[in-house]
Amino acid sequence: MSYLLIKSEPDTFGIDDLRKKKVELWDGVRNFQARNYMLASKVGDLAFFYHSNAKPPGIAGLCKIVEVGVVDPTQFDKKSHYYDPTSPKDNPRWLTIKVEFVEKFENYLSLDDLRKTFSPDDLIILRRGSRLSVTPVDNKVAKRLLTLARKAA
DNA sequence: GCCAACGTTGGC
DNA sequence: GCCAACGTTGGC
Repeated sequence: MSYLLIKSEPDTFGIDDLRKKKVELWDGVRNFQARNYMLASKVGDLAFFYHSNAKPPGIAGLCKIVEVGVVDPTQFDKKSHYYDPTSPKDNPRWLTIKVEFVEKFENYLSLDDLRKTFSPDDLIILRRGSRLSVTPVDNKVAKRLLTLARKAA
């Protein structure tokens, strides 16, 4: 069992949207490193759902990876913002995951909170200039995050 | 294979 | 809306 952290803008798709839809194809990731982290995950792994460009930004909940290596259909959709004309149809470049809602955290873990508790070594998103939309989270760090998120306020 | 220009991300 | 940081592109 391992953990990821995936970012999304709540204005576009937030934890409440995921709760409503239950399962979502994580499309639109157009960064090789982020893609590789997704492909390295396994069905049953968990992912922290991070709200970027939010007020304040932070971790809002948890979801579970229910499928790995799904072809992202938006790469072939000319009308999509994520259309990639250079991706070969017979060997799609952008493979992604499907995630399922698990929980919305009792305590929203704001970026400020995260900085107080964790170091940039613990969490990639705390590193200077880090923009990766999918990052791995160390198991021990993940456990601490879950404790913080579920502890009564 | 270098690197300048450009586009994007995302916190503030 | 600004801008630092970073990835990608394309000329050479």
